[in-house]
Amino acid sequence: MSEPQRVPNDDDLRVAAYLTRNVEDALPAEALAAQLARARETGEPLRCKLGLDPTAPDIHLGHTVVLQKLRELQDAGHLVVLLIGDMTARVGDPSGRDSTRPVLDDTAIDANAATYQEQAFKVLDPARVEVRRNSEWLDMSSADLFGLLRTTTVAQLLERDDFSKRFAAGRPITVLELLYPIMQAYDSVALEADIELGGTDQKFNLLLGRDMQRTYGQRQQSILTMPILPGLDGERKMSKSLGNQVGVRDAPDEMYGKLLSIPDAAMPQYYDLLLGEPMPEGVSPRDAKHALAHRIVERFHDAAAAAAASASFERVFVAKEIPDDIPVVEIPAGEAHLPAVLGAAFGESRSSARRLLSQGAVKCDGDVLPGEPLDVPAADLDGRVIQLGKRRFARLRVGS
RNA sequence: GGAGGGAUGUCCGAGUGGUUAAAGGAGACGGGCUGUAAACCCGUUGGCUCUGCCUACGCAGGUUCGAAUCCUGCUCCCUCCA
Repeated sequence: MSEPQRVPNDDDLRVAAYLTRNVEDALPAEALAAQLARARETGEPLRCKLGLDPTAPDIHLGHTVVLQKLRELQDAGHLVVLLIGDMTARVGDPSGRDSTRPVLDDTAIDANAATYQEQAFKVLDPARVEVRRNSEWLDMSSADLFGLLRTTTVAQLLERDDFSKRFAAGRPITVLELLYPIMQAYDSVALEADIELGGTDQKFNLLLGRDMQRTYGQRQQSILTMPILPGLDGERKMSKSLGNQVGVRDAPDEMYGKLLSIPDAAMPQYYDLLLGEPMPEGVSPRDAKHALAHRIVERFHDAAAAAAASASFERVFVAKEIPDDIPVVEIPAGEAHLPAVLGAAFGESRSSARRLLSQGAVKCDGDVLPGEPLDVPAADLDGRVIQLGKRRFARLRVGS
């Protein structure tokens, strides 16, 4: 609050400039340099907060944009406070168009929280992380809750863009949704955060954290918002529910293949946000994309996996050969019903398997299977590789 | 509490008694082209024991030879009034 404003030296300014590259907003202006100065003078690392709702088991590349920035803060000597929003996940965030988001039970939340942590550590330095859960303080008494809710007005909340739009359009906004920013803001109070990070879509919530800290008589955090990484479609934000994500736990081949399928137009963003450097100029888009895929696989797996994924890609999609690591599916002996086989191997319904067969989408050892007959002796399929479309493979084996 | 409007397939959205598994679009999938890019072209897109059968237009009943379409009740959403 009213503590003396520190004067940044050249070093602070240099670090601040480095840390804010790629950042969409660093607010308030100049705050970061002053905070760095304070940390340098007091020897106390800055507490850098990131909140994650453990609503799905996987972290994807979109999350890593923010994690990467946190890593840079760690490397500058600061502390990451990873907040697992177990309380908020338990209540179920109804925002967005998917109003039927399931409420998770404790077991699922714990499991997700554990995998989040593990996956986040692929980017973060575990030695400089404090992991907390907001059920530690949000599970409060009604009296405390009412006290918290008194700090913020409806008008303040309606300043948030999506709220005001929905309100104006007469679309529903639940009270719970209105409470979310308040709870998130209070997390900053509980954690005594110095900096909070998030995507640009989090700007309002992050700023509310500042207001809340002031209300509670605390030093105010600064905020850093990171651009949103587009998903594989190149259009919408990367998110699990849109199915356009690359998970950090995706297998190397899958990760490599997915990355090559992004539209060219999205490449500069992928370079900037994931690799932290501009897309090379004068390189063919094709080569630039392979380089991108290679480096990202290398980062989340290792060099050998990246080389293997690259080689495998060449083999399968350029030379049209068969990948070496494919699942084996057992089929019963006797007559094999092809739609059933495809169902077992690829999870297609039998009806859609029939359609795919009639469209010539299914190959057996490289030869297109005709739409007829649907039943063949299982022995004829034993040990063969069945392929659906361009990228789904399975080796068949007759069970005993 | 009152008045009015609405609920259709993954999503958006037509359809107001009879080939309607339900127009159109998006998305997705498959094929072609290609760099698993974009653009473009073609096809598919509820399920199944598949020339047929079953299930489907918020839920439950009813009218009718026949309903997503008409009636009754219920649930949920929206708007305005109190």
